[in-house]
Amino acid sequence: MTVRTRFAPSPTGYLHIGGARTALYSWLHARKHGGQFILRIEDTDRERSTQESVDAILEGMNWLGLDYDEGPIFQTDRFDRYAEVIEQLIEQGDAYKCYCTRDELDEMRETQRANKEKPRYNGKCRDRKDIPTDENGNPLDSVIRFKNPLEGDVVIDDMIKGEIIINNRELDDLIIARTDGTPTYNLTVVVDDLDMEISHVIRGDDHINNTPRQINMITALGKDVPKFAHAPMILGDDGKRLSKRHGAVGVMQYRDDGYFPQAVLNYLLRLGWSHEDQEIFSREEMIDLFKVENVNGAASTFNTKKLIWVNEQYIKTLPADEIAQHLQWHLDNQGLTIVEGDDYPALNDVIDAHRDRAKTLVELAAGIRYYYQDFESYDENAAKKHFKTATPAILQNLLDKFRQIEAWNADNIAAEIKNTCDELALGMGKVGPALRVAVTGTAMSPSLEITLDLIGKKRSLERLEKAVEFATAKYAD
RNA sequence: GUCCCCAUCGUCUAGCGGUUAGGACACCGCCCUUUCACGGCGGUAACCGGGGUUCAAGUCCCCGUGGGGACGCCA
Repeated sequence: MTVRTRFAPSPTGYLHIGGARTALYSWLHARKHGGQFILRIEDTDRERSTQESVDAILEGMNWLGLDYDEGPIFQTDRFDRYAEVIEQLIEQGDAYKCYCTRDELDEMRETQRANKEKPRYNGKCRDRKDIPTDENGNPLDSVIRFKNPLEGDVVIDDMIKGEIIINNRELDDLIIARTDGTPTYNLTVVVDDLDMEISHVIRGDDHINNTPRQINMITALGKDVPKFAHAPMILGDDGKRLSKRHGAVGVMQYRDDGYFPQAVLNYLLRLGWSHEDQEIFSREEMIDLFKVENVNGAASTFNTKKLIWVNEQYIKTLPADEIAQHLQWHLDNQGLTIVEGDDYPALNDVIDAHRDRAKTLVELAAGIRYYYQDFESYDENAAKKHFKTATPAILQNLLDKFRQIEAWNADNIAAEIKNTCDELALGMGKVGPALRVAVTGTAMSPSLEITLDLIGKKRSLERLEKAVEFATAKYAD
């Protein structure tokens, strides 16, 4: 059997983290078995579906690298097909017109709730033969309901949750077509999953309750039931379901915050699934090792600190070229233009010098500014702390020695720094910090010889000259 | 309220009848160190409660409790 999975979001918002995880699971399952992954946009609710959301979902999928073999398929393009199936169900006697008004239904539900019952349609029109009309003789508005079996159990053999048994008495006759004739969710999923020959339906467990209804419809249509896998929800830090209020931001926010798509995927994968003690998985390993059956049945809490840690692992180990690719967006975003050339270091070298000091691409981009752009002023706290009365003399001494360096490299720079320390009988602790502030404008950087090497001789000397001036002026009066 | 799902360190998890209950994040020490980091070493920390079943239960069963979900002419 060919494995065919799908991700079927409704375009009523961005692609959020929970959706991204079920998409990932679906995608992995298809890739693992050499099958197809289909993207279907469930936009039958025309009121709430927007093009903007469609774009956001596509952008998110693309950023995460979850490529699909078919789609995006829009349900609104398939209304004829749904009408056909609805007609078939009516003809078979498995669906019927219901003339109950919204008010009647509301009242029914209210009464049931008051009686501590589960609110559900009472089947009033189920066996109705007449066609009620208004005062002008026109038929009343009606919806189409599916005739759900009255007795018996529906058994879901869920790949994640195990066997779930629901009695048909818990179900009611759901609406499959609205007054305006448009089909509803439960009907469209069934038709689409069948038509698209989906073998494995992997989705959030908030759909478990819909599953028995869908199985009943599939059975009524005489088709085979696909395998189901219901993945648990992701909860926010407060233990509540992740919602917009609780930080359920769109996946693109994670790009903006400086995460690698691969890190987000890795984090999402490990949230609710594990393989021995492994934490970091390459794309290939994910595909190779993932098994839906091993997905944890319990909901899990999203933890940003762990995501950051995962991201750090990627920033530490990814090839500089690849980091540079992802970094570019942030450089642009932060208005920093990289000009590699005679007086400027290669971006890859800078990345290698800084990769252990940044948790996110945002930090990385911000931390490398001084290699490519002169600073106007010194970090206030840094200057205050490290520019002392003795500083001008120290910096001048360094400056004199640096000028003599013919081959500007880390070894030679380190040697001259040491010479200055020896000559002035000062420890590195007295010389280093001032030098660092002088050439970077900040109190943090990689080790000095590397930093100076990257900044280059020309600009290192210029900055030192400026710093001598600044520090001298500071203690002039 | 009714139905469904779930339950091991604060968090993510391993465990599938007999373990000193393992790993990771976070946190706390120590070490390394010119800064910021990285790294190394060590530590604190968990089987929701009660009944069973069994020689033996974190592991199986039942009942509670707690959390989540569903109950739309939303998906």
